[in-house]
Amino acid sequence: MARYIEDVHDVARLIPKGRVTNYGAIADFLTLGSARMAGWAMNKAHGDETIPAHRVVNRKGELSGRNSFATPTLMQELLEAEGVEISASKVVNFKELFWSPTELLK
DNA sequence: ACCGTGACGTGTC
DNA sequence: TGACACGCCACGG
Repeated sequence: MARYIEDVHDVARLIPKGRVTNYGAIADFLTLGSARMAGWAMNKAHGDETIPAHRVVNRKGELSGRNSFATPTLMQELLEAEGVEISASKVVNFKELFWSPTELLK
C-alpha cells in the first residue's frame, strides 16, 4: 500500500466523532498536490471498517462518496448516528462541524 | 506510452 | 449565485 494512502487513512481516523472534514483539507495537510488524491485514497478505504470515511465530505458538505459505500444511504446513516444532521445528502451546519487536520498542530 | 476516469477545488463568466 | 472549464495526479485498460 502506498504511503500517502495510509496517511490519508490515518488522518481520517483522527477526525473527531461527530465532526467532518473535506478532501481538500486532507490533501493540503499532507501536501498531496491535489484534492483528487485524497478522494481517490478514500475510495481505496472502501471495505475497511476501521476508517470513518463517512466523516469526509467535499467542500460544500455534500456526501459525494455515498455511492461507494455498501448502500447509498449508509454514509448518511453513519453520520446521523453520530449526531450529524443530514439534509438532501448535505451536512447541516457544515461550517460549524467542519474540522481540519491542522487543528492537530495547535 | 497514451487516454479516460474520478469520494475535488478554484477561478471565470 | 450558479453553471462550466480547467488544473490536479495516480491508476487501469
